[in-house]
Amino acid sequence: MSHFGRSGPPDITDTYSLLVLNITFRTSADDLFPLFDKYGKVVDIFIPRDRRTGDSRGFAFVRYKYADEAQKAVDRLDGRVVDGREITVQFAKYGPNAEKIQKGRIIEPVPRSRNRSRSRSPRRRYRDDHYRDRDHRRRSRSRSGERYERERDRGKDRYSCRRSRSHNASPDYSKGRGRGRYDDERQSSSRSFDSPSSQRSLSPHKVSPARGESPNRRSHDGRSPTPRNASSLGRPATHTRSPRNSDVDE
DNA sequence: GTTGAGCGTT
Repeated sequence: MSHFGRSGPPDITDTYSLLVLNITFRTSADDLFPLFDKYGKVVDIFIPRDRRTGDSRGFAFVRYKYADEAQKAVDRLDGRVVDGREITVQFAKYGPNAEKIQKGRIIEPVPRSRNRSRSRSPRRRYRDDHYRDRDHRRRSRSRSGERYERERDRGKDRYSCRRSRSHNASPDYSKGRGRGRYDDERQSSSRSFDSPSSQRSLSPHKVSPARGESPNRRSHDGRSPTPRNASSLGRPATHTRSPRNSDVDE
């Protein structure tokens, strides 16, 4: 992307990464290249950008081939005014995959049980907050596949149970869960095509009826708001299922 | 069109 012509991360094991902070949001790798290349052999320059908007995040990574050159660049370019703003050049502490880095060089691959060292970056920017608010919740819950699998298993159990009694609520629930999982860019991308489609198929002016109908039907089936209704619906009142019903109702 | 502590992509 923001490289010189490569697609992925080159051989960073033998390179020294420099972190350039406080740069303008308009500064690109091409602008930093001549500055850093003057003090040494720059292998690659990468500027993290927003995947949605594509704007720079305000910092860049410059990889040198030799440590002495990187050190010199830090000493010479640190505090240099670029594009009307004073930049901060320092050695990177973490690698692309949260590897431990010493003097900009990766000294350790990446611990498979300690990759949360980057928790120190809260990312409290107004943009992230804005997007987070729109997405309701972020998908940074990727702690382990274990929990995810268990949760999914639980949903399947409910799915089967619900399907036995009524099959009209199952697709609705499944769809809702699938969408709510990770709608980071998919929703944004799909919404463009989904919006007109929904308007033509369901409602010419609103999509509310589609969702308003779901809870209405579920309420009729006695899904969760009224557990007692479930017993009278298809399953006789059995105190043995009571505790389980409560759990399922959650 | 905005913002400003920080640690990164195929």
